[in-house]
Amino acid sequence: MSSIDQVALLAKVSVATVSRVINNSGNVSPETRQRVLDAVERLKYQPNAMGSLLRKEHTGMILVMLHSVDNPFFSPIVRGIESYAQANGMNVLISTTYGDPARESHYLELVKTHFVDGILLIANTMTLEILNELSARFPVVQVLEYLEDSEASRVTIDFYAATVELIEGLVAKGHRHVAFVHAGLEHIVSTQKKRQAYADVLNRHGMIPYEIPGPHDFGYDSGARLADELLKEHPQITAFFATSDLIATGILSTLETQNLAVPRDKAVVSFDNTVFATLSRPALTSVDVNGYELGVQAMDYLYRRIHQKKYRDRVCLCLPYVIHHRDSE
Amino acid sequence: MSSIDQVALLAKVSVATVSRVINNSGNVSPETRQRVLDAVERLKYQPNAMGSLLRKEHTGMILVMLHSVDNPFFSPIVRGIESYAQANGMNVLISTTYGDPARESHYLELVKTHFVDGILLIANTMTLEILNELSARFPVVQVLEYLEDSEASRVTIDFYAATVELIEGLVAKGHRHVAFVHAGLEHIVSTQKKRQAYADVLNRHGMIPYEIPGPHDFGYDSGARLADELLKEHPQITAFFATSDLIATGILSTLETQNLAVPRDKAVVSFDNTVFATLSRPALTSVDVNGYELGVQAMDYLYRRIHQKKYRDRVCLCLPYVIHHRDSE
DNA sequence: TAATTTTATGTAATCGTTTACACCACGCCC
DNA sequence: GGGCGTGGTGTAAACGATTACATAAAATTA
Repeated sequence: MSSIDQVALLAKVSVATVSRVINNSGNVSPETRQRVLDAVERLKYQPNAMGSLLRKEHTGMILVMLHSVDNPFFSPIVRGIESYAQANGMNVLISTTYGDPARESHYLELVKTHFVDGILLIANTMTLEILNELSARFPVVQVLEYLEDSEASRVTIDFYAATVELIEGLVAKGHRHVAFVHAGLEHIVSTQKKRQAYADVLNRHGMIPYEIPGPHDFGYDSGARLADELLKEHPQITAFFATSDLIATGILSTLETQNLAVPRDKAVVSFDNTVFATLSRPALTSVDVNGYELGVQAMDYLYRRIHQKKYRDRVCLCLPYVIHHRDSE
Repeated sequence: MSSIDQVALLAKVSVATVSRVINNSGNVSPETRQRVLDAVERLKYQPNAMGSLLRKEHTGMILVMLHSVDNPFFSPIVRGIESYAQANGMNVLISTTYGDPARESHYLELVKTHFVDGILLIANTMTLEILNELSARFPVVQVLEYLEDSEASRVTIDFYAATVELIEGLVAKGHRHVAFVHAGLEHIVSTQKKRQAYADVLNRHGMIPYEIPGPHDFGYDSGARLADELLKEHPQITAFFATSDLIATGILSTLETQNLAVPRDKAVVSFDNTVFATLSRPALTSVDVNGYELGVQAMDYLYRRIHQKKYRDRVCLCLPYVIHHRDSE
């Protein structure tokens, strides 16, 4: 690997001049510039990132912590983040955590050691203490999921309001026995909000809850199994509220197996409005989160937090959502 | 941000000693160690990554270039990569390219400038020239998709053999009119191999091909539309070979709309064996690629390429696949 | 006790850049 | 001709760590 000195030597100039040519800074005569460029070409010189970044305050990299790369739900968020980042000359790197706190802590080192300038947390599971400590000292934004009492900034949606609207819709259609099907991950704020809203609406209408305590897997199989158990115990259930599309498709498969028609016999509504909601038969009524905008807003805050040293406000943005009504209710 | 000098000053030792304490290297007396640790704590000192990495040959980071984060197909590959990396003390960062060559080139800079130690390309779209130039000078492995004549290493599967097996299976069941439904992205080697195999099998049995030239979108809607067009023109078609699960689910939806029973009236087979293959009704016969193992093998090669300077072999691994036969044929 | 090894610590070079500052030569103006 | 900007270039000091080498003190050995 050739370094700037070797280029300087070959071009018979000083390293300062080489640097000026490479960065298009300062004044360099056309002849010298050409000599340097030739030397760069000959040596296939590439500046070493560590060398130059050592002199700079920022690396221009931000890290997105994701659960995994197979969730269509996160894709628009990432696109929003990248779009803003690209427009502002920053690079986005992604790491997966699979909900493992050890992996999370590990990747947090990257911002602590200034390998990246900031972090966007999507569905993190770290403790309040760790998060607060982190966000007090480094640029961090929680996206979508968040810790309720945390001092860290966040960009999310109103899970409570969306759920109320969803369940009230079911009640308006005459459903008196609505089940709540969830992965039961109690540390996730969205689940808490959804449960609270579900309970409140039921209470308001004098209805009783149907729910199987978690934790469960959050996949298709889990939805299928839970629906089966619920129907065995409470055949009077006429509607299912699922915390995600994927769980809802599992419910649909159980209903199909039992020859129950949707929406004639049973209704299903859910969250996320991913490709699963449109692919399923019938298509699912689902809460559509504007993930792209969520990503843009989160990155916008992060950018300001990174580049404006006085800017240290805590923001708690709540973006609008839309309920897509489809054939499943 | 406090630096090592400030810690040294506060602890009344030299920077060398602070470094020794932090890295647990060399001999340090218990009392001195404690003084240093106290100072670190007081100043909330975090070593700066750029400073220390400047002295090292490697950053311990590798980059995975993905198309996007919403494809369940890539998830096991990434898991395999991460599993191997973690076991060997390396970190995995992911970037998305959306098939955009400009974005790809941009992220390639990271390995050229030694910000990361190596790159795993999953479904890259760069030109042969760029790839060859890159792989000659830096650790790079192509995973799954590859450029046929490239000198870069790769870990993949035998798309040709898998397709032959799939189509021969259809023929054995009596199908004489098999359509090929693809996204028509001609620069992708998997599509080329699949088409070649499809053509060869048909030829061997004196059958004629049905195919709508691309490029098309590679999603669900695209599959639905293509199946519709094919059936309008060639109602004699009794089987569809789709290049991916997602396209296949689109085909299924068209068949359902037209009241054609699967597999009684029409058969559908596909590739990837993602969650879509199990979620669809009927479940899809699909070629299962062992993504996890693919990831492990790719990372294994990359690791050796990075850490053993003599190791510069070009490897072209071809891992086994399994065809999952399900109700769609 | 003297010689020798071991332990603990510090000094300073080094990694590869960027950049403040100094310098020189040149042209311009009065 | 002397003073002055300015374009082109070089020197050397950062940036923040690690580490080879030196050194002094302490422990071990003979």
